[in-house]
Amino acid sequence: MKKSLTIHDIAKMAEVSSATVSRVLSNSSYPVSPELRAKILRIAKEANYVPNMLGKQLKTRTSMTIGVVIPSITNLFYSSIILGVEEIARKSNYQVLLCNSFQDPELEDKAIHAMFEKQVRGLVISSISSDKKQLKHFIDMGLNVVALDQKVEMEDVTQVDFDYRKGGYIAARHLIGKGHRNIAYVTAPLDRPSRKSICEGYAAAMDEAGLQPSVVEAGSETTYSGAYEFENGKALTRKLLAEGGDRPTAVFACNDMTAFGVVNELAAQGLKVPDDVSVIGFDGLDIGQMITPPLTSVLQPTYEMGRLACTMLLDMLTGGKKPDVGIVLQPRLLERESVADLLVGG
Amino acid sequence: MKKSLTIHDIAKMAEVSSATVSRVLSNSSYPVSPELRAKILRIAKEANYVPNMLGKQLKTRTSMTIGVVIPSITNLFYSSIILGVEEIARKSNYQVLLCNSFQDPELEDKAIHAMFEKQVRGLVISSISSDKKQLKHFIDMGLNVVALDQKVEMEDVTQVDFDYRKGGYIAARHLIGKGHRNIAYVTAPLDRPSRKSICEGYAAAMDEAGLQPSVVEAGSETTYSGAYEFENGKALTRKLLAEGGDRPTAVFACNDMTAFGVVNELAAQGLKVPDDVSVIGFDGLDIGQMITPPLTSVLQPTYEMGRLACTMLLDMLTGGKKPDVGIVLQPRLLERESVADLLVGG
DNA sequence: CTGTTAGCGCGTTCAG
DNA sequence: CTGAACGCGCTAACAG
Repeated sequence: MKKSLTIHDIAKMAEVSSATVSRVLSNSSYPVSPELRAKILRIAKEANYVPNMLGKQLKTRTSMTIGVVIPSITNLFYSSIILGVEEIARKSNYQVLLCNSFQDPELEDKAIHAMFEKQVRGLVISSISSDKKQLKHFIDMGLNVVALDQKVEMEDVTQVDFDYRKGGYIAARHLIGKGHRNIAYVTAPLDRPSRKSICEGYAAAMDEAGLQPSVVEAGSETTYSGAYEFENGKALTRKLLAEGGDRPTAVFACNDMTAFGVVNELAAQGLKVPDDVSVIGFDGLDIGQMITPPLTSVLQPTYEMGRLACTMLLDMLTGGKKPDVGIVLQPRLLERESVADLLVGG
Repeated sequence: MKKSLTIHDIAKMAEVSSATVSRVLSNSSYPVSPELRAKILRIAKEANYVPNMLGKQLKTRTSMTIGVVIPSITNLFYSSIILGVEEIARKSNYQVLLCNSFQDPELEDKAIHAMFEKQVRGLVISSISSDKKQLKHFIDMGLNVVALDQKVEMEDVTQVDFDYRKGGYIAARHLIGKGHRNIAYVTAPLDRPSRKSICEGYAAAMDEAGLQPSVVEAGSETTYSGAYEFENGKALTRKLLAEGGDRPTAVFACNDMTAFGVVNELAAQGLKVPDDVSVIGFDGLDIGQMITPPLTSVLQPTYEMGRLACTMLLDMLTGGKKPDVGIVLQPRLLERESVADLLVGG
């Protein structure tokens, strides 16, 4: 990096002190005569002066950057969240330091550490780490944290939550309302609270209707990509169909990518959706309306979640006020065309 | 932010000078007695010392962060690239500052400016701005830049390029090889070099085979999301089918999301893919194999592009060597099931 | 209104 | 081998 101009350099050019230059160029409210101001502005512009934020940040102890840690950016669910975060951040002149944790607690911890060293003012995180000791320490040191997606059971962590249980309940209710009685739930490993909650909602709705829940769970996962979830959906469907007994009339998948796998495997086995088997997903990704048939799903407002999380974080940073209560976003059924109504013409 | 420990604080605790602490904690090659080293390390650990990188960066003039500027992270094409960039960066202890430009030159310029102020050591960029004055200036100041996806015609900008023309050619050749003669190309506005190149490749293959090219181009775009491209695909297909004359037996779309729209609109009009009309996309997104029928496409190795771009950037940073020649990645046909072979049973 | 001075936290001469 | 002193680029306190 070539040595670039400093305020001292342009102070010399303008024949003033560097303090005055600083006052002008950093829009200080401190009074400076209009003539000097104009002169300094002109010279700085002519010389293509670009301030070095490191100096400023070191002095002012504030960095105008926030960190975002999520499992994987290629997951449409998370990329949409990040888009929301980044947009809100940008509007307040913050920038985003991004890290993919790949569901690896060690990577997550390292990323948070590095971000803290770089003096990020806050963090938006979908944390997968079970050991929150480090995070707790940083929070005690003054780091502001907003958790998303994955619940962080810790005081001083503001939560943007989603009612997964109700989402699971809504999906199952929808299927039951359409006359389905044999409804299977296929899911990635139930090792995360969010997934457990969806499953509980599903089971509650089934119980309530006097139906027998039937859960097919995947073995523990290694990666965390859409392709993995898709394959998972296929594998779980094979398992489900191979089980013998009555074939379910509807399958509820723990997320949309998995649902795509279900639809695909069903088709591979000669079963039509929704004519032979209905499928419902979870997430409500845009891409769901682009497949055939368009996937009925439970909407999680990812973009808004991102925006909301970032807004809350910025509030904490500027106001210093910790929202005393977290927010729980509500699920909404996204009815498209992958669920058959068994009560019509049945 | 609560005031945190500095090297001076732990220097006092260890009853040594801050210089010694610095030497130990920053792994300097400077000799320090083993006893002191151990003592300092122990005390720093006990006190949960976390270095402030701003001080270090200011002093050493190097920041261990790179910037990435792309149109939109919710576009699977770019999120995959970023994943590659971030992974390589992380392995060299760099972090990534991310910005979505939304195809807005002004946002792009502002983001680059802010990143430069924050002393990023380099940039990976898919630039949409036509005015590269600012970028050129920063490069002259020592910023290292690797361009991706969108060609930046500028010396000192290393390019990770892709042979779009050949990709267009390959796709058209594939269709022709399968016996198609009436092949339409539907595309987003041809205002970007990459899109023009694909179209040229298509036209060249058609000419070569003595066929008449038929291009349907969209009006200028406003947003840049997958949903937009999908809708675009639908709209262009409607336009195509409404044109009268012979209906094409195959449609080539400028990217996969657009192809999804084409497939969807075809279905909406009662046309089956590939039985009635064949469709081929461009990008080779994973998601393409999850729809029905799986989309034949031209593969752009996005993840590898990201990895490669970041590797080249890091080489420039460490070695100071500017690769004297850019790289042109080659397209590859991804044959799936959305193209019918007209020569069999035809 | 303007300039001088003193750090922010760190790494790095240069003496000892 | 160790420490005192200086400076990275910038802002803030205090004089003038």
